[in-house]
Amino acid sequence: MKVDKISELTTNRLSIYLRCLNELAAEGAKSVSSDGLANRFHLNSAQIRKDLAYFGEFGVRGVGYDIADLREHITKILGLDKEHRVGIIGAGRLGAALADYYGFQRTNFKVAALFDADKDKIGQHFGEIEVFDIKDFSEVTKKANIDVAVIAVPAEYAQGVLELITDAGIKAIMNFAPTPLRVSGDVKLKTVDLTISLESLSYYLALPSNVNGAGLKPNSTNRRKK
Amino acid sequence: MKVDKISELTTNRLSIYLRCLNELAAEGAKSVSSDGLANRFHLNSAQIRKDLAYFGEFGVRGVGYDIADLREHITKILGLDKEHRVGIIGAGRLGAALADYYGFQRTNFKVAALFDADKDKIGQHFGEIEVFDIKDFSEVTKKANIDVAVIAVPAEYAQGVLELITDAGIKAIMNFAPTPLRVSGDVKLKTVDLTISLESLSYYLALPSNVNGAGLKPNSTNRRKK
DNA sequence: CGGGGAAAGTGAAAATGTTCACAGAATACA
DNA sequence: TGTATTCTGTGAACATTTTCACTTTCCCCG
Repeated sequence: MKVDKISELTTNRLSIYLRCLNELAAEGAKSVSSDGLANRFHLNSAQIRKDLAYFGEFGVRGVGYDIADLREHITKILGLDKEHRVGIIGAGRLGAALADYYGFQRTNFKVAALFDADKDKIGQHFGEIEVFDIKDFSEVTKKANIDVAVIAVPAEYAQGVLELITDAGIKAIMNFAPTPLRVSGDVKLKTVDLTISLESLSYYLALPSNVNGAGLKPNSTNRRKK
Repeated sequence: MKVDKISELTTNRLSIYLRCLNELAAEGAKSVSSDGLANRFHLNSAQIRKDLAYFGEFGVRGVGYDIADLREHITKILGLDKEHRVGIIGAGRLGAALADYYGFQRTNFKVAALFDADKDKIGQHFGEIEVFDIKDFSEVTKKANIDVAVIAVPAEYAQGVLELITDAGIKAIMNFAPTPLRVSGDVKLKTVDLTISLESLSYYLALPSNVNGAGLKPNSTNRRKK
């Protein structure tokens, strides 16, 4: 009901709810209760209701949510009813994999162009998608109506590329370079940092020996710095 | 100091601190204070101190942290001093890009094998890395000492692949399929869901029109379900 | 060798996020 | 039409995370 400042945790969950609803719809279900959703997909029913209630009263008491109806609402809330056009900077393996990534289409994102500085790559095509000179970024962006940029370059170039992107007026950026970038004000930056995820796994694997002792005394170790 | 149950948010930040320290070390700095780190990398100094304090007293009051020393501690805490061996399931574009991903090496992860069900792909090589038949997963895993699995298959196969992985005794899994998977007990699963990130960007781009009204009245819309 | 200053470590407070539990709206059915 | 039932929407309780602000420790320098 209050659309003051919605937490990103909430909007992330909306994505999940949408997927769940798609699955139910595919099975032919017409309506579902928050409890039904929660049990089926291991979610919390109170949280579902609360998340949805931020945006309106989509349910019917005593009955639940109409699936088609709710799908439509969430789609609209997430802005998935309008196509977004994506430019990927970096035509290496990652950029190529992303250009090919089915998740983009599925979510109404259309990869419109790749960009690179490497003369050998410029002009090449990945499927339908052409690789342009990064120097022409601003120009191509305008022509192709690109509104989302993806950074898929090595970490050391990321900050420079970021500035190029914001200078071109792009407001939504996804970053795959494992480096924290700073953006100003009204630009939304999402960093997907595989390194952090990997190191989180590593921490978990290392746990038994870390928990207490075994080569890592918490106290009375290094007093003076060398 | 208390290593009872460390939040994943904390360990994720350790990864970040480590990168920051690497950068400082590369510049030749010898020591740094929590304030220094915080200002340089836009972090919060109290949080840095608290995060580190969970694991020991690594700093010196009045002085700060010795960079080499702290790097070593965090490396050990995250288990990055020991090599991990990775098996990637799915030798499509994503799998290939990951096999090639520099971040793995950088973090002391070694991609040891790819797996696929496609006869055409089995036996192929990506650089050094061979593609094995998914049927031989358990066997190859043991021989190659693989302790981390990466799921890079389409969503509909993910759950099946997951079971294969856990049956083989792997305890740390990274999932790129855009579907929520359930694991039992002592297995650590990290899902990297690009779709959610994309939709979060989309939400941001849609915001101005969502915030109030403009085609989305929060109230008094659909009472009866159709 | 003792006082001043700087920065770590840490309880307590504030902010944020999740879960509970219940009032009330809507349906279904006698 | 009345009553039982169901399930939403939502304050309040609870839990977690972040930030503040203070105490303690240690170094530096005279």
